[in-house]
Amino acid sequence: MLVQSVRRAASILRELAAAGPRLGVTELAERVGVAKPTVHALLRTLEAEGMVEQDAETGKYRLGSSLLLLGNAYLDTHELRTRSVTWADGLATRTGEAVWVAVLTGDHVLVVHHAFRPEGAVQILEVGASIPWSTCALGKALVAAGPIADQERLLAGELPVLTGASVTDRAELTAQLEQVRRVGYAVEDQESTLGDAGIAAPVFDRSGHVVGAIGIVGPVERLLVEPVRQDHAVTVRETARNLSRDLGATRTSHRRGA
Amino acid sequence: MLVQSVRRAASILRELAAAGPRLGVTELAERVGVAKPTVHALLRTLEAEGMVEQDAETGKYRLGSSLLLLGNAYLDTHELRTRSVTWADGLATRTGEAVWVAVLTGDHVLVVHHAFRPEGAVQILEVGASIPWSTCALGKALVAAGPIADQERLLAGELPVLTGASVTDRAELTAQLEQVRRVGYAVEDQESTLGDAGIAAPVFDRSGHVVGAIGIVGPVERLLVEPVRQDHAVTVRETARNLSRDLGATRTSHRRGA
DNA sequence: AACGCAGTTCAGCAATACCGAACAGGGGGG
DNA sequence: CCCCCCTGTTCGGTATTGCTGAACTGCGTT
Repeated sequence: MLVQSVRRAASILRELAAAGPRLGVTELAERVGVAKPTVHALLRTLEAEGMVEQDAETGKYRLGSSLLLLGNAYLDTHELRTRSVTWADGLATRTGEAVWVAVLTGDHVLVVHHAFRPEGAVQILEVGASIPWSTCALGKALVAAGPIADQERLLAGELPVLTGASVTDRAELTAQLEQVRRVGYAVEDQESTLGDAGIAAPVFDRSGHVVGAIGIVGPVERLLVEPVRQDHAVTVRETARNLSRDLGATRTSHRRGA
Repeated sequence: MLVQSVRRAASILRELAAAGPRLGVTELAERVGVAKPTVHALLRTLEAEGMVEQDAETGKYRLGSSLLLLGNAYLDTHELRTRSVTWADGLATRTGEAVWVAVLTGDHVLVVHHAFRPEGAVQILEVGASIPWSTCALGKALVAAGPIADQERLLAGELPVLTGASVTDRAELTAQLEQVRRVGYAVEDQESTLGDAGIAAPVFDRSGHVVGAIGIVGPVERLLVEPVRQDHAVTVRETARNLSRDLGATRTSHRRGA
C-alpha cells in the first residue's frame, strides 16, 4: 500500500532535519534501520532532486535547497495562508500587535503566516514555528472548533509543560475549550512563553470545517488588561469571520463533525 | 542507481509546487507520465509523511505542512545561513539597506537570509526567492568566484530578460565577471527589477570554495550614486570577508577549481 | 606499512513497485 | 429513474526494481 522506498527517503530527510547539521551514510543507516548501500542509493536520489546536498570535504550529507523552494511553494499554494495576508495586516494595524495564522498538524500548531507588529524593533519571523496545541490560543481555537473525536484524541495525548502556566489538567482544558466554543475565541496566558499572551479565533472554509486560526500575540501586560483584552477579542473574532467568509464559509456553516 | 519511485515522488511534489494549488490523481498521472494507481500509491505515501494533503471535498491533492518544516530545517542546518545572521544585521545597520544572503542552485540564486532595512515601511521577506544568476549582483558574485567550468556552463545556458537592463550579451557578462574578480564585488543595475540595484560579494568556506554571497539591495537612486556606491562596496566586501572567516576561510583560501 | 573507518560499487535475488482491469461514488443529462 | 462520464481507489499477478552482503576505494591515524 505505502511505497516503502519513499517512506525510507522521508525518514532520511527527517533525520537530517532533526539530527543535523550533517550526517554520514553509516550513521543515517543506523538511525533509519536500513543497509548502507540502500541509504546511499536513496541519498543519491534525493541529491539528484536537490533535497539533499553532500559536503565535498567530509562526504557527509545535509538537507538541500529544494526543500526551501517546496516549503515556500506550500505557503504560496496554501489558500488559508494566501487569503489571510491582507486580513492579518489589517488586524496587526488595528490591534498594534503581531498576528499569526496557523493550522493544526498532528498535535502541534504550525504558523503559516506572521504579520509583524506595526511598531517595534527587530522581530523574528515565526512562519514555520511549531507549538503544542494546548499551550497556545491558536491551538485551543482550532481544537475547540474541530471534530469531537479529534479533541478527545488530542486531550488523551501528551500535554507538554513549557512554562509554569502550561495546563495539563484535562478537565481544565476541556472547560477552556467549552468556553472557546461559547465566546468564539481562545486566550493564552503565558502557557507557551513566559510573558507572552495571545487571543485567537478559528477560521472555517466553504464546507464548514475549521481549517485554521488567526490570532494576535504580545506581552501579557498589554494584551490581557481590560478593556483592551475584550476589544482585541472582538476584533480578532471579527477578522476570523471575515477570513472565513473569504474562504467561502457562510454565516451558519460551522461544523464540528468528521 | 537512482531509486525510481523516489524520483517519481519528487516529480509529484514538483508538479504540485508548480501547477497547484490542487491537482487530481488523473492529472498528476498525466503530468508525471505514470499510471494512476502508481501515482495514487505515491500520493498516499507522501500524505502519510505529511508532504501532501488531500482536500476532503474535492479529493484533490496539495502540498503538505511537512515541507514547511523541512524548509525551515534546511535554513536552521545551513551553516552559511546560520552564521550570516549577525553579519547581515550589522551590514543592514551600517548601510541602511536590506541585506540578502544567497546560494547558487542550478542557474538561479536562492535567497537563504534577508535582513530588513532598518528604516522603512512594510518589507516583504524574500527568503526562498529564486533569481536568475545573471540578473543580480549575488549571482554574478557567486559565478565569478566559482569554478571556471561552472561559469562557462552557466554562460552557455539561458540568460533571462527580466527588464530592459538585463544583460544577455555573453561577452559583456564575461567582462563583468572579470571585473568582479578584480574588485571583489558585483554590481546590479536594474537587471532584475526596474528601480532596484544591488552590491554583493562572494563568501568562502574553510576549503576555499565559494559557498554563497552576501549583498545589499535598494533603490538605484540611493545605491549607485558616488561616493555612496564605493563606500557600500567596501562595506559589503568587508562583511563578506568576515563571514568567510567565520566559516573557516583563511586570507588566501579562495579557490576557483572544481 | 598496516589498520580502521566510512563512503561507494557490484551483482544476485526476491520483494516490492507497477499497472491493467475493475470498482465505487458523484455529478449531469435525458 | 436510468445511463453515461469522470475521477479517486482497490485488487492481484508479475517482472522489474529495490535491497543488501560482500567487496572496493580512499583517507586518516598509528
